[in-house]
Amino acid sequence: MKIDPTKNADYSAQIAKAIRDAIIGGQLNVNDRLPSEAELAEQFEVSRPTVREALKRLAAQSLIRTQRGAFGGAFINQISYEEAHSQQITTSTLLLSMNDVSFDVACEARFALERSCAPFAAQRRTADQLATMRAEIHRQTQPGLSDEGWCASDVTFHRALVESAHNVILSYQLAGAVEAMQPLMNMITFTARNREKIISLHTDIADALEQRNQQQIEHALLALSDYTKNLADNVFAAKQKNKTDIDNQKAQT
Amino acid sequence: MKIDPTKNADYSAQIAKAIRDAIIGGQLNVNDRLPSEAELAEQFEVSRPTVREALKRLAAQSLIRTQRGAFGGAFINQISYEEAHSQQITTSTLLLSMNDVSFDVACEARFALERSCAPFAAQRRTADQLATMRAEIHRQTQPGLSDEGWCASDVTFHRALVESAHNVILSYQLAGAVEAMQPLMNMITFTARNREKIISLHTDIADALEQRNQQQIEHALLALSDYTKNLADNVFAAKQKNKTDIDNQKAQT
DNA sequence: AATTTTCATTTGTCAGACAATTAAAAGTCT
DNA sequence: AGACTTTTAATTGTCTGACAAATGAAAATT
Repeated sequence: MKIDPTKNADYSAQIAKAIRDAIIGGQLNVNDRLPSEAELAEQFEVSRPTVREALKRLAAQSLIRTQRGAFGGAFINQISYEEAHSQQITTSTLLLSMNDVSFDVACEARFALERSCAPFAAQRRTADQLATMRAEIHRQTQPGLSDEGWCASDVTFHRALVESAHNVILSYQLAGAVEAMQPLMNMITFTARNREKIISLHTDIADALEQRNQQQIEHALLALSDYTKNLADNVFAAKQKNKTDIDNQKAQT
Repeated sequence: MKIDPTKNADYSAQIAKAIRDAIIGGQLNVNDRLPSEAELAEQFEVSRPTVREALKRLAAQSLIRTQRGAFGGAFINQISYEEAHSQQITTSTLLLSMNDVSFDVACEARFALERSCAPFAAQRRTADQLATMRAEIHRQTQPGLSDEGWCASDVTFHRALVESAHNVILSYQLAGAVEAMQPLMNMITFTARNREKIISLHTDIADALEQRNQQQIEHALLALSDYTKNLADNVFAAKQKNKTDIDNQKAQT
């Protein structure tokens, strides 16, 4: 592993890339120990702070973990689903918030992805997951439930549906998509009437899952997608109108 | 923003988290400039190298970019689809390679996700994307095509299918899943007979897309998924048998 | 044999310094 | 006055050298 002093990138970025490539390429295996910072500094012919900055870059991506003390050092991390997951959610959330993706597009994607696990969920669902979904539906009917509580319950409900497909990769991908959508969903306030309709759709999904009826699951998810889109359109239209009114008032004064 | 000296985490990790939370929470907006490293060091009551390590962590996640010179500094980055994408692929690829996910599970997930864009692809596909897919099919029929060339063409083909759904979020999620699977797919050598069958299935997909027939697209994708799984099972079974034979030989000597 | 102490190694943090870069401000020339 | 050049101040990138804190191994002690 060498770095190119002519490249205009930072040394620390180059070093991080070199080590990252070695990990991805398989030259370094899980739980292998990297040379100490002092040794790396010598190898790459840079100072220790520069090496440290490179290592922090890798640590930020959970590629390595570090341990102090004798026989400590930097070790190649085995990326767990949880870590991969939280990273994906961070990225996706920022992507959505920073690129003004329309709610419709995000919503369409989210429910399309969720529908993709319908056939496996219908086949493989367990009583456990069904019970979780029923419990969340019940929670959603409580009149005192706050908006945050409602949204959290919604996430749990959909997560249980996804989990019932019993495919870790699908779970990882979908949970990321569902959670990345949350900030957008939280912008919607759900009236009692809205909640009633959504609960009815959730019940449809649970019923269909209980009967292992794939098509009915997909159908209910599609209905939920359409209803959510509609709801959001109204919310955003109202906000837009409100904003325009204020602007007009300002213009008059 | 403050850090807690009693926490056992590194200062640099805590500082990175504080800034990251401020970005995600919306206190810091795209293209805002962070205080200079010296100012941050003063604010957080740590030294500049420590601040720098925190900033490198954020840079590794593309949350900030830095610029040298007067009026330079660290700026909040607008995460692009491309960046988010490459990060996701890195994470997913490592996740797959480090957690010995079974090929079946990964394959099932990959094609399930791809099926989820079938309804939109059928509705919205353009002549452009169809032409790309036909062109790739044609390339796949060339007898001199290498295994790498075959796999690359396969990626382009499926990417065109995904793009034809015209939903940026779906594209982002699916392209990540498809590309993360590539290293696993590359472990399979495709015989002439395999290729012939796959080309026929690709043609089915393209035909169905041309006729905007959603169900036929899904059906062909399902067939492709099953065929790929089957192929992989045989390949891995052969490898396993080979390994066992060698082990037996060793045991005899 | 079990426990405690010492010790070498390694990461985490700091202070201070200088180089490289860069855009604004000041100066200079036509 | 306007175009061009030079200066300057701010800021990141890197280096040196140092010390603190943690930690497991080895040595010493009971």
